[in-house]
Amino acid sequence: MAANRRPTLADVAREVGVSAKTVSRVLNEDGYASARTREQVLAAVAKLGFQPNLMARNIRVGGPDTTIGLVVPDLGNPFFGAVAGSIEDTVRDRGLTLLMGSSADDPDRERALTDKFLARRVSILMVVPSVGADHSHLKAHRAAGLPVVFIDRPGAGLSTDSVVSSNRAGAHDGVAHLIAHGHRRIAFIGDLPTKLYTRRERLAGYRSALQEAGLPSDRSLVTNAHDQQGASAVTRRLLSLPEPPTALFAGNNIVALGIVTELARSARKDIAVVAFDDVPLAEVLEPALTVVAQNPEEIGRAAAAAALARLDGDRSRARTITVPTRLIARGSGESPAPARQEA
Amino acid sequence: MAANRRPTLADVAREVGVSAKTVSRVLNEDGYASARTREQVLAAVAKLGFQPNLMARNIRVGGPDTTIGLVVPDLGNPFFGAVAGSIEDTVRDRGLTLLMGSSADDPDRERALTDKFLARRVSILMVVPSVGADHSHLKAHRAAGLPVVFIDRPGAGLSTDSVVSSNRAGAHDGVAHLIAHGHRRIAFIGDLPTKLYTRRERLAGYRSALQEAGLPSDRSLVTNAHDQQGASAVTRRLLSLPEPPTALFAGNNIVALGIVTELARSARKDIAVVAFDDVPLAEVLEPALTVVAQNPEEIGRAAAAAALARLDGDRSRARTITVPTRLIARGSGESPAPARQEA
DNA sequence: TTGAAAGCGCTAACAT
DNA sequence: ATGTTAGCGCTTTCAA
Repeated sequence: MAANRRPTLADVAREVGVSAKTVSRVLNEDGYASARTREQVLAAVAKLGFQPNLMARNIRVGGPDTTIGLVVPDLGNPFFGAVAGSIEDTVRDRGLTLLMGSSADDPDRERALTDKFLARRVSILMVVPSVGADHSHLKAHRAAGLPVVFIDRPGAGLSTDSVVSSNRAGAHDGVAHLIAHGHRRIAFIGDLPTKLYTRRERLAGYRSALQEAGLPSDRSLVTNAHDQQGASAVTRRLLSLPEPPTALFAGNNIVALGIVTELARSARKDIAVVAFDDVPLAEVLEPALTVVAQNPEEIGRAAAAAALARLDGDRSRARTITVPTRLIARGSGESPAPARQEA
Repeated sequence: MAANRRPTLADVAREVGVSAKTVSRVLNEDGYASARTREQVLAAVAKLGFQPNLMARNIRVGGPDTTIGLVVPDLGNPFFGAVAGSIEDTVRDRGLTLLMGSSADDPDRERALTDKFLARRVSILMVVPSVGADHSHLKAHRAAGLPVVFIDRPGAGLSTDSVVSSNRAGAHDGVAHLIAHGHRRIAFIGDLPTKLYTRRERLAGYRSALQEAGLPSDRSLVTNAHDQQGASAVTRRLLSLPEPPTALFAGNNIVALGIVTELARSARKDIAVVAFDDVPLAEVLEPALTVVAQNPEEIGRAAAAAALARLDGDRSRARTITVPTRLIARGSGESPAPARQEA
């Protein structure tokens, strides 16, 4: 009783007294079958609890499997969860299913996952590339018709479709917002590692906003953190500088949590904050948190749409789709007008 | 150039001038192969970019596929994201990969997903069951050795392992905390639909805490909401009651967001709140939000461990694993001591 | 140490 | 309207 074989097409055929092919025809609604046979087959299928073996089918049909391989840094990060949900929504009626794994931003783990997905002959491969990962090994697959899409960051060594946020423009807008409200010493707390694409782009936006306003760029105000605790520590350090910043720009949602937590702990409501990426309860904070919101749903949708178009024969050259961010001013970027700094 | 066939074992064999079986042996390190052949084979594999077709392999070997099918209500919900991440961590060195899909709490979508997963011959099936879904169709698979685990809620029509939070005890503790701080009119805002297991359990905990304290249970204080906006509206309605509650108990994280948002909007810091499930920034709110924290990592770990044990031959009877919750008192459940209600 | 043949569960291509 | 044969890419079984 333990591990009895699952019934096969042949079992169903034997039960009814027809050939395997007839059962196949009925189940796939391919070709003709008499009403009587159809009924009998369906009855036998139900009786035996038969479920066609999709792997066997795929092998015979020869096409790719009806799965999408998706590699993200962290399954628990709500941003990537939202992206994944949106991809699923977009591909559901094509019958595609998500095969997911997390890389922890480790190139080796990323490679292991993509190799596994390729061995499964996924229909589409989507990757949030890790820093240091090389993707030239995917060239042949792409050439053979496998749609490959990079999400959130461009990949290295392979020219293919990618979908990213408007990191630079978004960060620029956020910092410009702070400048417009009188801030002149604005610190940047970015992602780690510093080579991360998103960090570099957002930092570039920060710098361009300062430059545009004719403000000096103080290297001691450009910092990094890779988790919430780290961001809190950096915040503390920045505020104890001889000439502390009057405003902080958070390079991502995790950093934002660390900043906000630290400011609350030290009761510093006089420090302005703008964060890249929205966080829950932002509007409830005091002051409410101003953010440069990303659009994970649209990122997922765009990535899926691009991949499906490739699957449908789109042979145009690789595109980079930039999904706009949106500045949501809630207060924390305005209050208070900083006192004039003394030199 | 577009869709040229991926190389097969036979292609590699032809390239080297050996039989397919020899190549297979080298790649699977099964049986003997001369150093020379091994080298040649490996070289040809690299040259052709050969990757064994896992589906074909599985079909021949006959065993289940190295995937875990996981059905959750919503890929974007961080709670389920954390559970999924924890499952992945636990099964990674067994070489298992996650096949994921969201049901939107719709029994039909849930069934479609589980059927698909079964057709793929997943090694393990894990489901967060939707209200109204029946799982008796899984009996045969379970009997045939497929580990099935229900997560967050028990399933219907099938006795199998399940992993849930200590919903009843947790809710009891949260409400008792409010009572201990002087509250006597405490409202419950639960999940929807009202048949949802988690809502029923948490409501039972709420009721038992009231009973234990000799407090009357006022039906007008037991309410529901199924999204953040709904929870805000319910909060508004409760506070405009002739005899409004002095404290609110949130039945889940989404409801908590709605309550907190509405209280902030109406500047009602006099209302105490305890929420089931933790939310980011809870400690930064004013007052900081007291919660009954769940442990999604442990839920995922326990679910995966139970399933792996079954895979390894554990034939003991179905267990329900209850993962403890933890009351984290941060302030919102204490302040202020309510004024004595006037009859 | 290697190979040939058979077969996993299914369907394409041709029968009939 | 149904059946037969062959074969997808791989591994098992047996032989050499």
